[in-house]
Amino acid sequence: MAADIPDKPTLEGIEARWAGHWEDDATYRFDRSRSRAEVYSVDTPPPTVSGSLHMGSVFGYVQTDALARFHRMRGEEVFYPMGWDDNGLPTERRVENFYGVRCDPRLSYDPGFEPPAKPDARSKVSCSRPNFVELCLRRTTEDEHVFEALWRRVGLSVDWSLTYATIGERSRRASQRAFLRNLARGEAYSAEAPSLWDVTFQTAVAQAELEDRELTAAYYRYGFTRADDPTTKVMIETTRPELLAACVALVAHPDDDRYKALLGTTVRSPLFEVDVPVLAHELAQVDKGSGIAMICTFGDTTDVTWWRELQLPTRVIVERNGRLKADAPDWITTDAGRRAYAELGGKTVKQAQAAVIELLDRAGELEGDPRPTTHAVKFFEKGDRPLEIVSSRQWYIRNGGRDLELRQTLSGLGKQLEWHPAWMHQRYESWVEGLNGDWLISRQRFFGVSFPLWYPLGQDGSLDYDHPIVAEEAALPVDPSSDVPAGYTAGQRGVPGGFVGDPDVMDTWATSSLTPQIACGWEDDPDLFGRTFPMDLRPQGPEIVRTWLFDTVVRSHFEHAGLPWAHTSVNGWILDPDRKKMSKSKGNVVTPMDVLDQNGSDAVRYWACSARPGTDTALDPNQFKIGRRLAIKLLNASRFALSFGEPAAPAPPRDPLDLALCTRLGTLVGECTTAFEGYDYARALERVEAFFWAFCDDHLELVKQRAYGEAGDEGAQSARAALRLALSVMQRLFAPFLPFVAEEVWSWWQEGSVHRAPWPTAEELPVGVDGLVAGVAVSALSAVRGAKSAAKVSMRAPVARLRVTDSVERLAALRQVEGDLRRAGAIADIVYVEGPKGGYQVELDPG
RNA sequence: GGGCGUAUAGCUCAGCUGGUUAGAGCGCACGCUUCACACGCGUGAGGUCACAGGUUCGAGUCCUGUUACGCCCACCA
Repeated sequence: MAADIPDKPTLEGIEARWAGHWEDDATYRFDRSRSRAEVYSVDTPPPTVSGSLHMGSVFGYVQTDALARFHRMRGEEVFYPMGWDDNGLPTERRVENFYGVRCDPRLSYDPGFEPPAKPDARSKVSCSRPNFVELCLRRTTEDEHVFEALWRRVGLSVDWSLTYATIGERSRRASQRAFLRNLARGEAYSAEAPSLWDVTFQTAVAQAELEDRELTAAYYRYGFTRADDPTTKVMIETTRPELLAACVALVAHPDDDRYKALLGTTVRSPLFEVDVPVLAHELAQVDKGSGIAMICTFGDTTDVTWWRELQLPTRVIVERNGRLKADAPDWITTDAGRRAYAELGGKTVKQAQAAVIELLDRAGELEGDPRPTTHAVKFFEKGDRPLEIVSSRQWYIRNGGRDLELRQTLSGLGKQLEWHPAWMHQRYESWVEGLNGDWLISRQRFFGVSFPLWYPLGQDGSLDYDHPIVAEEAALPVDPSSDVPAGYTAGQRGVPGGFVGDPDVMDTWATSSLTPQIACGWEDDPDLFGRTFPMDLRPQGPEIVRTWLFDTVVRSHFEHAGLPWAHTSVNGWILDPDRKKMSKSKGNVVTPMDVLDQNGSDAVRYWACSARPGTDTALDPNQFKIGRRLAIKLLNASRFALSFGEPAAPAPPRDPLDLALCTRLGTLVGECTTAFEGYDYARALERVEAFFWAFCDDHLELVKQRAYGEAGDEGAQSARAALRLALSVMQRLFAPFLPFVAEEVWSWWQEGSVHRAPWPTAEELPVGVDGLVAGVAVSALSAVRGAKSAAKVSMRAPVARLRVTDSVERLAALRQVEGDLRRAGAIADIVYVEGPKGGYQVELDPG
């Protein structure tokens, strides 16, 4: 037995060794013969493989892994797949920069295309969409290898035979199938409507992808001329004077006495000389600016509301590339107006603003100086130019944004879900409350899941958007740009009377919102689906509650009329040591592999698992050291406790101190189990860690001489049996957190993997012993240590006499452990004195 | 504007349903060749529990308000 235990145990190399064994032994392989009731299934977040690896990636995944390992040891069959989120804009951007290419959908496929040997960010080489998609696939395959290596290194107990990619065939099939069913049931629809538009990426974006950024701006004040009284002007203030040419109305509050008389009249815009009506609307704020607003199509989302509710005309001047239309629009009819517009045509929004100000100023129309302000402007979260609003045809999925009943249903599903921690539910609720439109899922991009649709082309060349030709489910996935719909021939593509494919791709969340269906084999593998869905746990980061979590609930509600999982755990943020959010731009991101190399996987896992669920946590290198120390201590303590040999007979512990240890182990097991059942891995770790250090410092010190045999055979047998029980329990309790070192020490004396060993229970342990003995023994030993420390002598220095003053009960308990105490403290004589309070007098041996 | 979270020793954090002198680790100080571990062990110093009220026999813990930091949401001319 002891021959299997290294003399000098070390952490070096254990990650590679055990990762290899786990792979060879299929330790984490999902057993699909188990029923749904026996399965615990985890909807693992597919990491964005084109994103950079950072410690935040490790943080949440390790916490989830600890939960998964607990459930596995409890006897549940853990379904723990891993996905790769490789479709979408992040990959496109990465591929553009990595290879120095740009997708031009007008080009046709070039089978021999190779990207430039030296990518030049300033002059990217154009390639066709199929070539571009090929490069995306090539890049993501590489990225996925890097991610898998990291996950294996950090010890995630996923079943690596269960992987999927969001651009993979199964994902595309599921996305298209779910969309077609949404369409058939009326849950998806297309519409021509104003939507938020990113001029850099030239795609529509969804509400969930917005973020506000504070920008400095200025209010410009100028007047519209009253038609009934050309000598009087109606002053407005705006931050977007460049949209003056797109003005369709002025709006004031109906109760605003200043403007009541104007309502229903017409005013003429400066420079462009366009007549617009003055109208009333409740949303106009009396105390904002001059109290009367210039409505343009479209300056912001309020303009859209007014435009819709007041049925105003559409006057678009900003094009999809973020520049003003080159030629004067037809609603500007005067020569002066058209001359003014000629100064703006073709300019970017920013340039146009400067030009308009210049024109207004020259014409003497500006009143006063610009009034500086800062205001929040909507940006695409991945973009760096403000969003514009353009009108375009897009696909939407209903999400309650314009339907109170659906919104309430989805809100109710959020309440049914068990949130860990519970207060994270608030994010979901406030998101649902604030929805202001349906979910825009179409993107004018290239690397994503196509819409499985074609549109009939009329004899006049017009597209019939109202009667899309849908793909057959059996044919999925399809690519409408190359596949031909049933009933047509390839030659009919793009010709009158024929068809055209939908050119757009789905928003990446339209696929990610189906990860439970994709991972569980929805429709593709009904047997697996029946054993794994609905899933047990959705772990995720807090920033994507509004996207990934909410969207997944929406899809599951439509497709399965219920929640896709029972629980969700939301992890916190990683903050750098200055308590700032980690971000690449601040240069405070460290590479996870380096951290793992320097500290060891278990040490990094210790750090991650020390963080309370949902709580923001500083990246503190100190925590790695503490974790590493713990792992090393587990090696040494295990080796030591096992070195006394096996008890001769399978006799249970009999010594009072050993039995007290067993009792406290039982309490520990209860605490850890309760904590894990409540998804509080951190509390479980804290408990077993504290117990383990006390075990090493006190119990091991108190019993080691007895375990050597210095107090006779019976005492030795009891000590050895108790040490082994304690070791068995603690090694298993540590296994979810420190899987490598736990497996290492377990392998020295046990059969099989600790990760498939049963989670410990109190029933394994002898019970019914007064816990007082451990406490009195430890406090007496501490007193002796203190005296020796004060005298600056070795802990082995002999003590002539220890005089203990204490209550009758505590003295009685101490008598039961007198032998261990004397040996541990090298105490010759112990004197017991009944007294009011615990007190110790230590007489060191003068010799 | 609405909401959530955090605030406890120099640092990182525990403290669950209110109950005796508020805990841990790191760091610091002083020691210890102790036959598992010097990547170790022992001992110790260090805290008006953010602030102000209130409830209670008793508040770090409950209530009200305030402040700071982080975050979410909002129709932010």
